[in-house]
Amino acid sequence: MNKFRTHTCGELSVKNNGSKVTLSGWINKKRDHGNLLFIDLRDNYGITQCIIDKENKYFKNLEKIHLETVVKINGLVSKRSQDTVNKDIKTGDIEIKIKSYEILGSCKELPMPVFTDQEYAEDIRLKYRFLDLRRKKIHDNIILRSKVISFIREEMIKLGFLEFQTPILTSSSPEGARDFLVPSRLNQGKFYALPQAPQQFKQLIMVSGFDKYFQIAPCFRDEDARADRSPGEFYQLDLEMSFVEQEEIFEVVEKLMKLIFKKFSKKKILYETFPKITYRDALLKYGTDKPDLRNPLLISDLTSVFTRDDVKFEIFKKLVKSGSIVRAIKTENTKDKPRSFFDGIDNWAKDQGASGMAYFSIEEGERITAKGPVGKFFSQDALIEIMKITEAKVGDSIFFLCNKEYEVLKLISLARDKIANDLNLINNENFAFCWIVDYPMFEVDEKTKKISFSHNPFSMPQGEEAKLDISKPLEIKAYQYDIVCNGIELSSGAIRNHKPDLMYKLFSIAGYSKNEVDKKFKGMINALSYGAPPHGGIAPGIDRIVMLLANEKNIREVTLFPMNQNAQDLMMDAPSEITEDQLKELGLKIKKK
RNA sequence: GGGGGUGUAGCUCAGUUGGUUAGAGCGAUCGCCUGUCACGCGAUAGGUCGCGGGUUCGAGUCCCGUCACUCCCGCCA
Repeated sequence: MNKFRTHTCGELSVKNNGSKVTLSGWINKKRDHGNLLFIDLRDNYGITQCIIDKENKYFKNLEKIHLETVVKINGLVSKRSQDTVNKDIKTGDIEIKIKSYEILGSCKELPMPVFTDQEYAEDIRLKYRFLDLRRKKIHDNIILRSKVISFIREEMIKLGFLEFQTPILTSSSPEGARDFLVPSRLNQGKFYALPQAPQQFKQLIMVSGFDKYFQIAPCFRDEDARADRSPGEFYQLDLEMSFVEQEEIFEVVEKLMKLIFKKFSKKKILYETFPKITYRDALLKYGTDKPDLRNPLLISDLTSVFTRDDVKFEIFKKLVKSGSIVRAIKTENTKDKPRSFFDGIDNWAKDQGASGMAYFSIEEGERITAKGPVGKFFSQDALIEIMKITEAKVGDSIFFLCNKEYEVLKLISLARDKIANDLNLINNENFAFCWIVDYPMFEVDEKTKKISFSHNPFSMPQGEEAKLDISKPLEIKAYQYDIVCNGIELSSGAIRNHKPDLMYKLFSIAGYSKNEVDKKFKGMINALSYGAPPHGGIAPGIDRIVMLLANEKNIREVTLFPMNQNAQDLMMDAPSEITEDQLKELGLKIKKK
């Protein structure tokens, strides 16, 4: 028999009435009635009420015991009387009459309460993460994460995938995010990089003939954090398949996502077949390539309207003449919304750094008119044209923005979310997945005006290789795709380019010579030259999947030991300084500021 | 790198127009209480009001700077 416990704190019931038991756990709560003391004992599995009175010689000592002390309690299971049953806990029908106890782990005065729903400052939570993790909500989130990962493993194996580990110490890659670097002792002056993703390795696994690979892969990127983006490290379900076309990857992932989300959430999946939206359409209709499809609002292009002579909105007309565009959001049946609704959105846009958001509502008296500060600038014919483009009816309102395309897209996608939230149009009880497809191979860099890869340079361009028109690079689409759920980008993937000659051609468009490509992607190009199978894959973000399932907005709520926004681990005190000897051994010198 | 928010007791927070000795709940300590489950009651301790400077007869409160945390932009193929 185990010397610490005969049962856990979550399993005793009236069936055990009268039996002698031993429980071990944390003191969750005490209720001291002077001559009678209740102790709620907690472990991973639940809470059991224990009781002792002054007749027992241990009473005085137990009265003094600190919350969160770890104790072993010996006692008798006792059925509670009808009026003292607690329906809120699994073991609420019984309690333990304490015979004796033993302290297994003492506890100092707590820096923060454990048993409370109160929110508290994140730096304290992170510093005392082991206490924070005892709290029910985050404890449950972490358990959920574990179960989701186990489930993914099982399903992937069922689907015939093999799980492999790839190196954590690898080489720095020139494209993409900033690398975390590790100095090499045996090769002084040289550095390893932690993988931003096992991208090249998984392709090499395909070249090695393993056919289907997956891994719950740690990925490291030295970029600034966001609420949904850990600084440093995160996890992907990395997968790759040989001899596949895009559709087969969609099939696998769609099936897997539906299984996961149905198993671990009660929320409804809005589209059983995930809609496929082209990158181009997504930018037009939603202003972003990660649209929240729970949001019914659509964006329209009204640029052409502002070239009409019967539109007198001169500020916008002038901007349009110099290359700006106008995009609009239609809201249905909102003409009678109070002025504060419209002003709220206008002011919000100003807070976002725009010059504001123009709007009017469409009314019909003897003729069609536009009500609102800028309504007078539009003729009836112009309004009818706007109604045609936006599919608006009388009673609807139009919000619009004018700026350079890049700026308009950034703001109007946010405005779409903002307006939908204000109108309470987003049902949080739904999951809306979609695929974004047909990403362009290249884009023009905003700053340098040079042509560069828009996503993954290893993606396969669409169409036949022979017909590829490299004189119009911006028109080349790639077999590149993203999966998005509720406006959150879960992953991106691609059919890879496994042909070295084609790769040289594409890299030359982005300004890389054959020599440079050979140098930077030596291992990859070399491998692809020895019989590479056509292959492709994707890598859904595990952390974000769990966030959606746990209904959390912050990735730290589903991460065991996260770092803070400045990429510091307050509990382990990382990063930390190292000794002179360590530096010397690595051939490094710290430059003092 | 830039912008917003926050910073008062161990924790969560209040603090009026700048005005006496900076308060409450939880936690801690001490006492009372035999059916609670956020037990109840009484008392005590606990404060560099993030830090530095300024304005003022007087600053938690106003101004300037700075630091920390957080959210966002940039960044994240």
